[in-house]
Amino acid sequence: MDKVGIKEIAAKANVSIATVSYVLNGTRNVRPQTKERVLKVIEELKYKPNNIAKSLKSKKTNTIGVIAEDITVFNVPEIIDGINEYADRYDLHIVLTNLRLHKRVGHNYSNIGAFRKYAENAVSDLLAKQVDGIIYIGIHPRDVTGLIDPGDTPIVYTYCYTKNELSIQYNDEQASYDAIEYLYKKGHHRIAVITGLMDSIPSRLRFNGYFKAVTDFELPFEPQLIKVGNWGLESGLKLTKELLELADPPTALLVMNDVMAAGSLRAARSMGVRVPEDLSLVGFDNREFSDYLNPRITTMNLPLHEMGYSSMRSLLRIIGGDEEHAAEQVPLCVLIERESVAPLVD
Amino acid sequence: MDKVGIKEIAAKANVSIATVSYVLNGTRNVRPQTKERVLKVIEELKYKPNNIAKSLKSKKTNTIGVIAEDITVFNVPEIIDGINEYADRYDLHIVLTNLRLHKRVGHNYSNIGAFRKYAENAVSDLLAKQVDGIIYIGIHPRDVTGLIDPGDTPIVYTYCYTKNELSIQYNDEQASYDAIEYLYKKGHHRIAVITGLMDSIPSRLRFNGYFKAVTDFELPFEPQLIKVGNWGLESGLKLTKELLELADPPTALLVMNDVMAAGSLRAARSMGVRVPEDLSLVGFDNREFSDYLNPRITTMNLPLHEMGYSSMRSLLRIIGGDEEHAAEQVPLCVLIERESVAPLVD
DNA sequence: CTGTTAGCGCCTTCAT
DNA sequence: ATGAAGGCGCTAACAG
Repeated sequence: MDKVGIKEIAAKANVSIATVSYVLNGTRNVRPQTKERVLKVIEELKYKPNNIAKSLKSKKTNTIGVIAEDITVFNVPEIIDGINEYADRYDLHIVLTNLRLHKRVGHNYSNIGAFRKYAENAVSDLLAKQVDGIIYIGIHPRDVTGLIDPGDTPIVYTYCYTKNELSIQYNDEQASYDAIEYLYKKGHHRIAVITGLMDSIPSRLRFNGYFKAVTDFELPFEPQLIKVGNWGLESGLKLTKELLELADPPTALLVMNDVMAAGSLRAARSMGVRVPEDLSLVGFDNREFSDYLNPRITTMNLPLHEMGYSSMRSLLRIIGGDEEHAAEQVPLCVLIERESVAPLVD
Repeated sequence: MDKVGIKEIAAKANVSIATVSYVLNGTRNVRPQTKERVLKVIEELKYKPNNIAKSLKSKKTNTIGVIAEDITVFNVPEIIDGINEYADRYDLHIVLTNLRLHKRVGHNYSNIGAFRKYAENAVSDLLAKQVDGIIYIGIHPRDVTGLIDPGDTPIVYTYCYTKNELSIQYNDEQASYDAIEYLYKKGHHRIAVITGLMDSIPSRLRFNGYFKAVTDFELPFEPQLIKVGNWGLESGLKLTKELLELADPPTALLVMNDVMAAGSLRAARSMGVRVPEDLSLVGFDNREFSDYLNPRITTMNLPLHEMGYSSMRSLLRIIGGDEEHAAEQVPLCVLIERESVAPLVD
């Protein structure tokens, strides 16, 4: 089966290749008769267009390059899904590059130098493929300024920060503020918090929100109720135990990710502390499994899908020359109420 | 900044465009002197190659189209990661299409007609982009024969079955056989099983494995120890309760996915049955959260990464004309031992 | 309404 | 060791 191009169909339909092109793209009026004839031949010869050739001419590929730091990290697939929804709607295609950071550099991804080569290669490949724009998806909200140079190609970052280009992020500070407010309205005053590593932006932002809420609601500020974790389950377990062993333990606990929250649950159980009866617990991330734990935990949802979708919208605006309106309002987190919080009665 | 192509660099370096092409591709000997001169100009002008043009000529894009039924379903990202590892190694690119099945047709994905249009569009787009081959990643191991027609383009399916083309799958039957054998060797004889929906291929295969093991190890076959679930947590919970309410409850339980196993844990706890002391539990899938549950559950790992990697290897073999060796040995599942199984002592 | 034609950026055969 | 030149499949002026 030889390749059939518009030339072949032109010959068989007794028209010029131009006409074929025009009926294919509806880019000029063609006599219905001719048009039909051409269409019939296209059908018969099972013509398949070649977008490569088309792109070469038109200088537009209608494809967006997506660089994901690691597609196996929980936040990434949903962000890509949001990108896809936009892409589907506007008939764009996605070229995906997976940096595979986790498997390649482990948890050392804060050290930008360690994977700059990978990132630079990804960008070169994408540029060579003439993508119309690039979206960079981080696996941890940190500053990634200077990692790559996309040249003239528009780029939008998400789930990470950058000083020079647009980055789409959710509002961490607001989110933890909301969580504390929620707990406060349930009657809790002595609210403990387990943060992530404090060299991370979201940890600081979330702590800011916590502190702001504590101030606004005039809650007691007790440093021993503040624990710094490392995002891992074991640290959630250990720190929750410490909290529970306090002479005057907190009645509620905000844990800055669901994995540590799973550790909190384990700690509580091992000490005979019931959740939520004796301790209210709020997690962060709304990981799928937070609904599988026992009790099902109340947690802060991340607007991942929306971040992907917004990134695309912003990128397309930039590509369209509308830089002004590219910056979207930041996607918001909303609390998912489940079973791990009870009102404080006493 | 105008586009600089090999023409521009040829001019500035006082050579022909042919020479530039040759130094770029190392496809012919060039005098070191000339070569260096050209390279210098390339550097100066920040030349960026255009793979679109290259592909048009060479008829090879070095890119593989990946169609994922839904990237947000747990098995997909890891499979893609495997694909990426291979792609990185052999300098291939990936264009990703996400059918978004879950969000678009819900759990109705067994009804192939419901999303044929999406799938066909995906294939057309990929073919238009001149991909060298296609990998189709299912979200549930079922037969998708006839869903799409990739024409002459090589295709490999994974995490689903097809009658006409190659599909890479793990060995379900072996996996559940192994799980039962493991339990048997721990001293268990009365082993219950909660299957998934029985209209699904893996459920049947896994049941076969169970039954084969029961036969091989001469275990009692008691129909009341067999429960048919629907993959959801609630069904695991309900059926485990039924099992535990039996006059003579099983001492061990194989649950065919981790989500239902989370339900089993909940059921056990609500009835005061301890896992693993009173009931040993083995899950399936090795979902990340299976390590977060309490107790951490022993579960059967799926070789997802390997499936992705193998799919690529097979596809590339087919592309290379080596159809014979395309079919890989099937990837194996291995049991991850954690805390939910105890030896039976009595 | 339709045809002719000049490229898009690069590879590659054929000369030199 | 290097150049000249003809496409790859398609689009879009420019002419009828």
